[in-house]
Amino acid sequence: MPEGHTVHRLAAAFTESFAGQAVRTSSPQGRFPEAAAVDGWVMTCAEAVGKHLFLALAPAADVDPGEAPTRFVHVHLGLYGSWTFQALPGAEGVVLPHAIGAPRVRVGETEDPSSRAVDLIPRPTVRLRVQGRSALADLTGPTACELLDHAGRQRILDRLGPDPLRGDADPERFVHRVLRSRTMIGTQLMNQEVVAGIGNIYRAELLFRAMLDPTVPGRDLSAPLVHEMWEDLSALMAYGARTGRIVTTDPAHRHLHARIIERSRGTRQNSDGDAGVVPREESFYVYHRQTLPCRLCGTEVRSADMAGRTVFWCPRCQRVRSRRASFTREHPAAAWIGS
DNA sequence: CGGCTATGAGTAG
DNA sequence: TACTCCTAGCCGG
Repeated sequence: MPEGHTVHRLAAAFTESFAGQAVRTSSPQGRFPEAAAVDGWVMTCAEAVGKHLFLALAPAADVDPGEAPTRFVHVHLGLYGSWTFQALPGAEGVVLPHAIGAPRVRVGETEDPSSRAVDLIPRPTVRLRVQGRSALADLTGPTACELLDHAGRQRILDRLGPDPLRGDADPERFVHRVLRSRTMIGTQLMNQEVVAGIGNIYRAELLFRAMLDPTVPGRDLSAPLVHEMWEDLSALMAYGARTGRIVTTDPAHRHLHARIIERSRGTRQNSDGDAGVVPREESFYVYHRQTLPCRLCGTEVRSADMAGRTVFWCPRCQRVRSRRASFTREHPAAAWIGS
């Protein structure tokens, strides 16, 4: 259940663990038979674009490159997909063990060395296993796992808006796209053609920080405001990519109304469990906080279905006419998001 | 055990 | 808008 920051972390993990190596690829589950076609190829690159992951594979050195050009394993985790990394036996000191994606027991938490060998037998649901010199990665539950050539990869990129986590992103594409449509801003932010990488959490939180009613038509917004939203989102997602956790609350707001015990179901994040992390119940303004008081005004946070997904918002802070345009200027993410 | 839920997205109508 | 697909944890009976 990743948003874009998670996929960028995945690309980094693949680069760290497999780049430059010949890898074994297989489909224990059998539903990705194309894995056999690139088995033993060299992973030359791992790249994230929005929520899409591309693993570039080049033929082994003893194969004529002319007849076997680079292929891309394209993975989209969807709602349930997950990658689980493991260090191979004998590869002590390899730093990578974690699961990224849907909630999973973190590999490496099992102390018993004998149980590790058991892990080497893939679970029957593993769609794709990638194995390198010192690590392996198992993929389960993806919404997409396919082998593409350059053209196939390009077709996917052509349908994606700018990705705030990529240096080559053009914010103006986002701004103009939002402004030219009557579609509600809450719907537009979930459209990957408008901006690539936002999911349901960043949508809800970005709208709160912009003090925007989710139902406002995009074309009713001002260009400077939409530009501000891009800058805000870029900082928030950079924090997410660095830490593995989505945190959108200004430190000054984290404890407001916090005496209310938040027993809403856990939103499992993908951090490495570092000390000093912002607790989940302080991380969001509105996501999964329906029926709880707004951190700023105390009004009950609401939730509703919007184009098939649940949107969360504060009906007072995010009223159309009471927008405080200066919120992200008064509480810039850059102030508490280091580097 | 069954039912529900979840940070997603494509397709049909 | 409604249905479809994918997986696993959790909760109630």
